[in-house]
Amino acid sequence: MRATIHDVSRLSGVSTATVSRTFSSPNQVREATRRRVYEAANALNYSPNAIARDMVLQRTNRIAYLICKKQATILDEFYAGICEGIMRRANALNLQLIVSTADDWQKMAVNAQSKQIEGVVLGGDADPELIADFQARNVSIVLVNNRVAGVDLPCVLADERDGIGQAVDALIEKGHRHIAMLLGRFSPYIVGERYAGFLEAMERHGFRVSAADIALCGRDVESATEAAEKLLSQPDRPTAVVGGNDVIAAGVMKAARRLGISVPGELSVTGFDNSSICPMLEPELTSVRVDVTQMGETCIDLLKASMEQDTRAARVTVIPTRLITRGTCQEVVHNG
Amino acid sequence: MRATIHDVSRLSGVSTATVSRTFSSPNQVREATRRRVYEAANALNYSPNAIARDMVLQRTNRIAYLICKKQATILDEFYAGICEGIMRRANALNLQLIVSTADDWQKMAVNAQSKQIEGVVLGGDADPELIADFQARNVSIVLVNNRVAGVDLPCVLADERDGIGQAVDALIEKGHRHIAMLLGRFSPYIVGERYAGFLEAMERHGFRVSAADIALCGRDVESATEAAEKLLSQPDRPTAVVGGNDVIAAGVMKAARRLGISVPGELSVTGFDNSSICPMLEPELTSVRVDVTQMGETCIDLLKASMEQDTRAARVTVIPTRLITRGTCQEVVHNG
DNA sequence: CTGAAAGCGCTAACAG
DNA sequence: CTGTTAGCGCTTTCAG
Repeated sequence: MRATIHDVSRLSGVSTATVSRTFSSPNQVREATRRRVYEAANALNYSPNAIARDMVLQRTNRIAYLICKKQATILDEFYAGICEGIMRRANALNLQLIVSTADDWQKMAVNAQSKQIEGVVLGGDADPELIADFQARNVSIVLVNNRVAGVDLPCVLADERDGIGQAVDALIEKGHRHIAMLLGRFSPYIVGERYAGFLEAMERHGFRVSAADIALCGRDVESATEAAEKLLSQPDRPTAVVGGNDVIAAGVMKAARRLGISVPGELSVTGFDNSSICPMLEPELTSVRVDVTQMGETCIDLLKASMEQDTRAARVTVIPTRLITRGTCQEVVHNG
Repeated sequence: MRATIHDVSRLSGVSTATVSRTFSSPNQVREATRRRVYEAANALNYSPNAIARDMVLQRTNRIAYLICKKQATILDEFYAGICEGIMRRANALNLQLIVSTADDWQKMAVNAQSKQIEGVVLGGDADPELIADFQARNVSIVLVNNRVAGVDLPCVLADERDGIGQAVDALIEKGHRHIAMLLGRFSPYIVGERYAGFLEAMERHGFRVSAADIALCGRDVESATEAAEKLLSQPDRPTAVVGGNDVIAAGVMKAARRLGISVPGELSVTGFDNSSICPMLEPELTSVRVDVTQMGETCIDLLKASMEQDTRAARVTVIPTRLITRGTCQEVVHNG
């Protein structure tokens, strides 16, 4: 058995209260005593039982990161990046982090209550019922990469619209006039934002977008490639395609290559996420950078604030995005 | 405040003992009583406090996944995949999972003891001192993607050697005789295995490997591209390159393109991990598939067994690998 | 089948 | 500065 406070008390000849103080507020105990206690503790390989402490203190500093996605791969590069930011900040703030998928969300909230979880970060497309459940059980919530209509919750978002806007701006500046967009079937929130960002930017520049230049596909390269082939086989084909994310953009590049359309010579392409694949493609993919680590860290800051009822905390934090220009974008070549 | 067992006891008119039984061993209480208890519990929004339970039961079912890597990106695709497997299985077995990086491993073990963590999965290049620390504190350990000399611990490994062997076999079967290998600076264990796998396979086929055909580079594409350019600029250049992983292989492909060497026409390339980038490259990258999810799940199974002192459990589990053939490998073209 | 009582390991008044 | 005492919320003998 592990040594307890009583063992240390006995061996060091002080009361359990003093042992307790030695570990939680050392300055309240005389140096000599403290030393004796530490010695005994070392000899017994003792370290305080955090569970027992949590129980009497009635707070656990325990939080969870739930990823709400239905696909096979939950921890894709994007969510893994957020996870890292969360892990880091949680560690720094001494919060105990539990990471889980939210597929069995039916029991999730009850479970969270049982496990004394004080706050959750909900990543992605969180079910409204799940959210309501948590609220009913008084656990603090922060949403990331999502926004739920009608619910006023702290959330952390990337500036999707502005990111897409930057891509469109850059393309237009390079002389592109006929720009298409290929979107993957991501969460409703993300699709909505990126689409809106595209339309807004085009409108801002006074360009109309024809329905034929907006396409939707699955989230895998194959699906994107297929859709892109159609898009690029139109009689009047676009000179640039804004990809819904980097995977989609890679699909566009594959389609172009198959159709003998050179990138960036005849077609410019942009992606979104600035994921690790960008520099692996040839030419390298221009993409919108999202600081996922910062997003994760912000989640924890907001959560902590919310757990401490700190109402000054910003409700919605938008993390800026930035276009990273690489080889796939070029001045448009006007034929004729 | 959250409702406690006492509140339920009071409202339902039964003792706390009965309430407790109703939740932990329902069959020991008469149906009518049970019903009354459930009703009261519902009315009070009560659910048992797992912490209190753990405390009296003296076991927490709490485990941790520690990723031991020094780089910026801890949760790369490989470790994220393992993480998913771990999450899934842990969920299924009702183990509470804490995920963390092991950068501050000095306090890690003591922390684990405090937090009553009963087992850890150590991912990657775990520090021997960290391992010793955990052992001293009696926490079960499973190693994944690593093997530590002189320590007899359960571990889960991918069949690295055989994977590389399959790649080499396939290349040789396609007529390649001059095959080079470009390795990234991964953990010592991984580099060792993949290198050995390459040498063994070449030897098996009776080919000698010259020092000039083995190169080591960083773990990023840029570094790989640079190294590959050198490798491919040799007067007598190889007809195939085995990449240490997919990122390295992508670098080889970039280098080839820059040097005007066509893939797979003049150069075949293989990767390792079968990561999501494989189908995004053009041509698509042939790679060695590792079932990371299964690796993660196996970790948890071994850990559970170890926690229950089940000595029949296999100590070392090797997960098979398989070559996934895609566009980057082709029959060698003999000039002359 | 149910209840009373003891205690898991720790902390927090309250006295000294 | 240190000790005594009374719990935190739950489970589990041991009696009924």
